Amino acid sequence: MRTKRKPAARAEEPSLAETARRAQIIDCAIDAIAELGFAKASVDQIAKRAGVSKGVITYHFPAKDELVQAIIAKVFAMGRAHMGPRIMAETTAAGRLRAYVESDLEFIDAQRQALIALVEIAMGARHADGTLVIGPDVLAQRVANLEAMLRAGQRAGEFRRFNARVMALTIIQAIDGVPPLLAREPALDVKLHARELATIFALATRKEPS
Amino acid sequence: MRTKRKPAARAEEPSLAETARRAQIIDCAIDAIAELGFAKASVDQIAKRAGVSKGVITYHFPAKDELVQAIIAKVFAMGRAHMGPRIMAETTAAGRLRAYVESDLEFIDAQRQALIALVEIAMGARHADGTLVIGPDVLAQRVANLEAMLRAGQRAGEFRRFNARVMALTIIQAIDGVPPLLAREPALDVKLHARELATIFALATRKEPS
Amino acid sequence: MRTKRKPAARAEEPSLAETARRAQIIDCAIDAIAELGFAKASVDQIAKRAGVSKGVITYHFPAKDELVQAIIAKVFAMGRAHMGPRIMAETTAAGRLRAYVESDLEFIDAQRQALIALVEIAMGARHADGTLVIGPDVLAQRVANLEAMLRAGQRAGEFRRFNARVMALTIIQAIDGVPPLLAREPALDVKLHARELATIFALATRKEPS
Amino acid sequence: MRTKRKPAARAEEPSLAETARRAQIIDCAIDAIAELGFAKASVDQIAKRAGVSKGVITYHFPAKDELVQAIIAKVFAMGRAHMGPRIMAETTAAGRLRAYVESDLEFIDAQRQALIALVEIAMGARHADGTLVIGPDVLAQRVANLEAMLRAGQRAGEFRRFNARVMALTIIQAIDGVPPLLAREPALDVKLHARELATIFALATRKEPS
DNA sequence: TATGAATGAGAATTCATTCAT
DNA sequence: TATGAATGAATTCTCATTCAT
Repeated sequence: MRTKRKPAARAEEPSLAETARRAQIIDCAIDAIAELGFAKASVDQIAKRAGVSKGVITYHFPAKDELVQAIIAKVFAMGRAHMGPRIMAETTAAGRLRAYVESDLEFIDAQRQALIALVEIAMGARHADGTLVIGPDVLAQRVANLEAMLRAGQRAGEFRRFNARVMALTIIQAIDGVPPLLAREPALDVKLHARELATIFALATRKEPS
Repeated sequence: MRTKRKPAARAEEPSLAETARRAQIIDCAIDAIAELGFAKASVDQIAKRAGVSKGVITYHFPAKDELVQAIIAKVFAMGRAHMGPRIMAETTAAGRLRAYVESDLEFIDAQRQALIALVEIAMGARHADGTLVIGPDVLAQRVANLEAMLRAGQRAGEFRRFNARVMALTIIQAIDGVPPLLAREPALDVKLHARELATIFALATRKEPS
Repeated sequence: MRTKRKPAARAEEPSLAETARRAQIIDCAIDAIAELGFAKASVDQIAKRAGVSKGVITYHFPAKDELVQAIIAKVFAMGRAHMGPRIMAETTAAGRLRAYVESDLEFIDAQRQALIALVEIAMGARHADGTLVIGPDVLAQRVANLEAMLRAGQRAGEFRRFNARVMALTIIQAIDGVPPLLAREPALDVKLHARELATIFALATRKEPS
Repeated sequence: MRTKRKPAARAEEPSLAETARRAQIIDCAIDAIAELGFAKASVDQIAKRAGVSKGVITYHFPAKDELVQAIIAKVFAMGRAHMGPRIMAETTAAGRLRAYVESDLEFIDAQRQALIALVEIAMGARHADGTLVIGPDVLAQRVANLEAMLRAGQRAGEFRRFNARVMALTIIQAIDGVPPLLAREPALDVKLHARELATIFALATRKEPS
């Protein structure tokens, strides 16, 4: 589904320069999408920001779709890299939930542009056939992961009984609402937001104090 | 030498047929935007769905912007009409918060297409000058309203101390996350979702039980 | 080539109301063309200025071309009515030439809008087949008339020997340049302009003083 | 993190091919406007004449306005290049006036299409905001230049007393009337016309012979 | 690899004209 | 006659993609 490279293609490993170029283009595309919105982030605009000709973009990413996929992959990878260790370091379910919320918001705060771009892509990008580029499966996977974490907390007796799916969805939606918020209000105190969010969901999940 | 006005013409009130046509176009536009996404919902597409020629759209809405504004106005008006009485009927802060969440989700459930379209517009639609059609002010206003409600509950001693702005934002983001969710998963049990959400925020706002 | 009236058409004489309506529409069209330029003077605009619906225009002038023709006819008729007696009243060739220039500019001054509109039409209006609505023949006829007057002056021994056609063209072009000038500079002193022009062409045509 | 510029790139000087293409498009646009009139000279038409696709035009001239401006700039530059030396070579005011008229008409004769197009643009082209592309200032500047020349002749005692502004306007209008005339009557003897015109204005400006 | 020119599809908008009421 | 809704062609502009150098 991806496409083939142009050159004679001895082996498939991309050269170092190739990799660097792609990374540069991805970063510029992120900036462009975050600042202009997905619809206005044309290949021209991205090329202009990268200081290269438009052809360079299409050389490295034969279709715009592929560039978009690369952005998605990069941001998700960064997110996992940031959040994973933070969550794994916790020993209680409540601790992991708090780590989940706080590390995700930290990541969003640190990578504002990238996350704003991601949300733009999630809402605006469609394949040629009209299907969403970031489809239901992506959200479903994230929800499933968090849901499993919540259920573990319930099984462990730390959390009260609640619909784990709805809770997971709610938490993720609350988090996903932050990047657009940040786009509109750059001065937002994300740390405070994270603390309050963590508290909200701590209260919402904990066993009733007797 | 110039002219005379039409006979009674008080204030250019639109004719019945005009109003009906506009309503029809608005509804078709909502469907088109909800199903195709804002970027793909061209005037052609909307016209096709309405079973009229493209010119009809531009006759009634000289610029696409105006059509979009009409959609926004209609959905917000419907929302207010649905939620207002439900909230006002409650006497406690906790009751009003629950009514807010539940009536909003009921409304979203009843008007899925419209709300999905609204979210598409919120994310994708820009004026000619690049500014968002649904700007920061719109969200800010909704947040301020809910924030005031929460603060009243705090002053009344019903709610614990929390950052009312963050709580309001979180509630609204959690709610606003539902339409896209619904778009991807039409079978979602919104009633259940609403109940769980209401409980989550009831727990998150209530005074600590001693 | 013109078209047929809609109604049963007993006799061809238009009703009084019909005539008045047409006159009103013509006047409004003149204003619209003069102020907006020919290209921007759509039937909608003209109707708006006339305070009637667009349909009225197309009812009275089935094709826009016909409305334009009516404007042309009206302005030329007014021009002839204004200039003719003034010129005829003169007994010398020099007097007639001066009367020609001065009465034409007076007419232009008095009917600024109409003449500006006429120039717009002359430059911008084309038939469906691309041919000019005010074709070469119109200018040719005006030139021929003035040329005859000049030749008469030469035959009478009042004027020097010169190429009558070029002189006529030059005079007419100098006059025709005034309406656009007036459009751009409404405060222009047309009386002064007329006097100076008359003098210029008096000097240019008179027999060499010995 | 952002970028680096291309190697030597001093000031984005356009490539040779770019310049050639632009020139070709400008020439085709001139032909199209001259033959079809400004209103009918769509980008499609221009592209068709250039034997390229419509996109080529918008690639080199992102907005039609820019193409029009390029045409204007080119024609005025050519005009100045042709007339300037001819006028400067003369030592008397009368000589300069004659050179002005004759060299301008020679230029018009040599560049018929371009001048016809220019007149079309002057009459029909408007910016998006409705203002004329060739505004009052352009004419005013040309008039002011010629007026200065005439006043110099008066101060030098070569010319009689006359309103220099009206004389300048008249001369320019007489000249500007030639391109449309030429469009309608290609066989016009411009040389003769120029000689006669020069004589007319020589007689009109000279001191009264005693 | 890189460049920038070229292409053609698709978008919004304007507008003359037609037509039912 | 008058109205205003409807139509569809035409126009400008944007943009992803292709291609020759």
